[in-house]
Amino acid sequence: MKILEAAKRAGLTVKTVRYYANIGMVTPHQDPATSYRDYSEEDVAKLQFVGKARRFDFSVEECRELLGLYEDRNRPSREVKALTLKKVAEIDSRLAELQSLKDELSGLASACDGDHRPDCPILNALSGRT
Amino acid sequence: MKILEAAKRAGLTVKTVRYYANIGMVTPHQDPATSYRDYSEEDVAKLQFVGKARRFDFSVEECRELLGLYEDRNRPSREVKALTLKKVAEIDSRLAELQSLKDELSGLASACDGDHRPDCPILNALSGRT
DNA sequence: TATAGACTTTCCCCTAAGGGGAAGGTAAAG
DNA sequence: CTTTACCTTCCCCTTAGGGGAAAGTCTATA
Repeated sequence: MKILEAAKRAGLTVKTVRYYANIGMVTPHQDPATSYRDYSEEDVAKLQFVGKARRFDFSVEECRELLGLYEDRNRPSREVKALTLKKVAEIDSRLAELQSLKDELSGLASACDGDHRPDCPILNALSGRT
Repeated sequence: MKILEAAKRAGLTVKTVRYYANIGMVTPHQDPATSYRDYSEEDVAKLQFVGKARRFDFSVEECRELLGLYEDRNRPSREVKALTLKKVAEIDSRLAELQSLKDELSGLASACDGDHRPDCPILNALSGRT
C-alpha cells in the first residue's frame, strides 16, 4: 500500500512515516522506477509498534532498540523489561521535579494579591529578594 | 564586568548569556572598538532573574514577558499572577500525563517476568496483541 | 485521450535553547 | 614580548518531525 494508507492505519502522519523511513527505522520497499514507497502489512505493524512506544514517551532511539528486540524472536524479555524500568525511573524523576516546581509556583501565586497594584511577591522572589 | 564574570554571578554559562544578548533579552553595553560586552550590576540582576524563571520552567519568551513586567514599576501584579497560574496549569496537565504513562508502563513491567525467555508482555502490548 | 485532482517524491528551511568548536582579536601577567 | 586567558563572530549540531515548493505519478472522468 502507499504511504498515506500506511500512515492512516498506524495513526501517524505521512511526514512521520517518511521520517521513519529516512532514519532507517521502518524501511518499506521502494519502487526504483517511480520511487514510490510500498508498505507491507508487516511494515504497518512496525509503524503501529513505534507509534505506541512513542506515545509511551520512548525516544526514537529507544524505539529503535525496542523494535530490534521485537523483531528478534529469541531476545530475552529481561532486556525489554530493563528498558521499560529505566523509562519508568526517568518519568519518576521528572514527576518529582515538576511537582516541586508546581509547589513553589503555587505558593508564590497564592501569596500574590493579583490586583492592580505593582507590588508582587512573585517578581520579588524571581529577583532574589526573599 | 566582562561576560564570564556576569555569567558566573548569574549561575549561567557564557553561551547562555551571549544567547540572551543575541535575542535581545539582556543587552549589555558593547564597546564598539573591541566589541566586548560590558555587564552592569543591573544586567546581572536581570540575568539572575531570567535564570530563576527558566528554572521555574518558564520558556524564554515567557521570561521576556516576566522581565518586561519586572522592569515596569507600574505593572499590575495581576498580570504576573496570571502568567504564573497559567504555568501552574501547564505543569499540572503534564503531571497527569506523565503519571498515567508511568502507571501503564509500571503495569506492563510488573507483568513481565524479565527472564531469559522471549515471551514478553511489554512487547505484546506494544505490538497490539492485547 | 486529455486533463484535473489526488497523491507521491526530494529538497530546503523552521522549531527551543543553547552546546561545541574554529578562527581570529584583545587583555593582563610574567 | 610572549604566553595564557578571555573575548568576538560564525557555523554546524541536537529532537522529532512540520510546512511548503517544485516536480513526477496515478486515477477518474469528460
